Amino acid sequence: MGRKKVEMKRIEEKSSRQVTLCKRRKGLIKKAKQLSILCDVDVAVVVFSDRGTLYESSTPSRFLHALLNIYIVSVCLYFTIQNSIIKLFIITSESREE
Amino acid sequence: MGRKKVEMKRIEEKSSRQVTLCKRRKGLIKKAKQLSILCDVDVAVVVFSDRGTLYESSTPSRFLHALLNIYIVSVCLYFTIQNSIIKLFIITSESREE
DNA sequence: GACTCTATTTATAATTA
DNA sequence: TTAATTATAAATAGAGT
Repeated sequence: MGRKKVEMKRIEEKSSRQVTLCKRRKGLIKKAKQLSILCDVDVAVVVFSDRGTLYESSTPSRFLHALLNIYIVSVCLYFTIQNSIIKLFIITSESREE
Repeated sequence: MGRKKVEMKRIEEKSSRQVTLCKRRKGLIKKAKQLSILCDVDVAVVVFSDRGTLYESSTPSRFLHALLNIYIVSVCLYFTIQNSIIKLFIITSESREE
């Protein structure tokens, strides 16, 4: 997928790495949403930044409920764990629409 | 990707849904691994079964460390949270090879 | 740096074994 | 069944804005 086959190793150039991170993170979350819809399962995706201070996820309420002992049905929210800012994209049977 | 464009809604036939779940879960974890390698980030993927008793993930040690207060570098392991059996595929900078 | 385009690679739905 | 094949849809690398 792309003009050239890409070698599976760290992209050394910082700006290219950032562009690829944005593109592929978006693609990964899209695929997680599709899997959730087609197969009627909850899916969580978490991507940590290279500095470990931010990550994003598409995640089900069941997962949050189990691990964090809370229950969330909104589509997107922010919170913190151990001084890291967390951005969550929620996919549940309650809030699955695009 | 496939012989026909697939409509974004729950696959009603159980066997087809199961086949698609297996294929797409594998694809999702592959993409998570690639993102982890190319962009030098930790990535977690968790797929819950439709009965909520089993899920799988590719997940970084940092994530487990933050949420579960443990540190894991092995490639695959099982454990439980709240009576659910968890199968984890670990992707970290320490254990990232196929 | 952050969008848009498109040639090309990759993932996968339907099919076949 | 369950696994492999293949035609096609989808993702995306690099280029252009």
